[in-house]
Amino acid sequence: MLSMTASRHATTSRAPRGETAVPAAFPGFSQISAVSFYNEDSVIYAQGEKTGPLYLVEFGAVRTYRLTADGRRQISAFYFAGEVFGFEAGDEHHFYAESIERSGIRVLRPTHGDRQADTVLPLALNSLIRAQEHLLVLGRQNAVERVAAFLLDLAERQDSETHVDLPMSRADIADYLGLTFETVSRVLRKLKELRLIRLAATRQVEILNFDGLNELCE
Amino acid sequence: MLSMTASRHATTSRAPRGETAVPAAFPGFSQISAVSFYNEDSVIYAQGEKTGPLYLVEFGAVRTYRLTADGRRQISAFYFAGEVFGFEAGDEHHFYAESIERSGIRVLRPTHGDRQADTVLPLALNSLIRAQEHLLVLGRQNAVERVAAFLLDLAERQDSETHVDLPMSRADIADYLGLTFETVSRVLRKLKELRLIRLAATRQVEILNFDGLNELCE
DNA sequence: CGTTGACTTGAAGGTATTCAAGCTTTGTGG
DNA sequence: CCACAAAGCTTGAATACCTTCAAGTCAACG
Repeated sequence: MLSMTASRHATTSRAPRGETAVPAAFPGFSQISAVSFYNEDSVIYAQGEKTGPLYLVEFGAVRTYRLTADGRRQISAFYFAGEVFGFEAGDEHHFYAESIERSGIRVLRPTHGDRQADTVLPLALNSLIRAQEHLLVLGRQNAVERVAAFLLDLAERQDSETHVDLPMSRADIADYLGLTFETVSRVLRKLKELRLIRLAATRQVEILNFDGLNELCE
Repeated sequence: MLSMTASRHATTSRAPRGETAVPAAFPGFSQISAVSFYNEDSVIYAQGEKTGPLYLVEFGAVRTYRLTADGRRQISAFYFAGEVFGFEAGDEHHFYAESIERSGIRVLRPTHGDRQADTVLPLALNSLIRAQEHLLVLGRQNAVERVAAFLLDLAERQDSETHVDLPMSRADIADYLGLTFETVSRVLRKLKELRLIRLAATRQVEILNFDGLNELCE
């Protein structure tokens, strides 16, 4: 269930010449780089592995997480197309990174003539902001507020006020929000009963009342 | 109670010549700098203020926190002597920073010939690690585990396996751990009854069984 | 078409919160 | 130096919220 034993199904492919340039500039990291494809629930890197490259999501979705000694999982972040992950302090990963669905990940390897700090610093600061925002959610908000905040966060990142795509399972959402998957399910039902959302499909949320949802987050 | 209205009681003093060198190197930030003194519960910076300098705790203790719209507070971190805070993404602070007790804070202003990223990046990555560790605590640990982890964290930072000094109130601890101050109080009593700690004074914890406390964190 | 995994739903139970009262410590003024 | 006030802390009882356990439904896939 925790995908700890997920085998690596990545197939690396060097992209054809014309498509290799990375959209944005990442000084200190290779601009021309391989894209790896990962199936659902594949390990991208594991806790304890050496750090080094950055990872740019071309398409798909990624979760990063830690485990407690007795196996409880805390997902620290989700990453979607266009977002970068993989920077950490020290030379070993403290987290696991896994694909949630079939994904394409561009591996940005550090180059020698380094300006890496210029690339990593804004990413790190942004992640820090997000992590601290998340601390507020986990520390001070109830289940309904957490789920509402999560949906709004996804809506914003998916650039839509009306429709949210959930590539991850209820269990993933639960492990991100510090809840159980049953509670996530119940809260979604409640939001549905409140006419704030509609579940077009299990993993397709339609936002019926954006402001109402927003008010729930306090 | 939230010290929102705490007035600024800082008295700035330029340190005498021989003592001005900052212990460690902070490239891109002024090495010779003023130390400000803050009384208990004084605002160092507020949410919305412009960012810029870094702050090095010379002595005392600092909390940084955010508030929800309805006034719930989440303390994101405590900072003690030798630790640096104040770096954030963007040009405005997302957090409040306040002294917990009478404190001396060295203000490190950015210099022009900048190598600031070299200084800020390791600090940011370290903070990110700490924040993500904290996410695991808030998301997946119960009250006893949270308090135990907190005591061990402080013990490590205070370089003692037997004695922990708590400069902050029970309410501060609660707002850091996502609990109520009553629960913090009850958990400390429980740890006392388990003979894992002793309360020499309200804010002086003696660790009687370090390993036992460690096991509680899972 | 049957099986598997993901999801939903219900009922019981547990943990932390809320509300309330009392205690301790600290600081201040008489 | 003592008395009092105020704030911080402790403790108890009732309650709320989320979890756990269990059963059942739905959807995807071979």
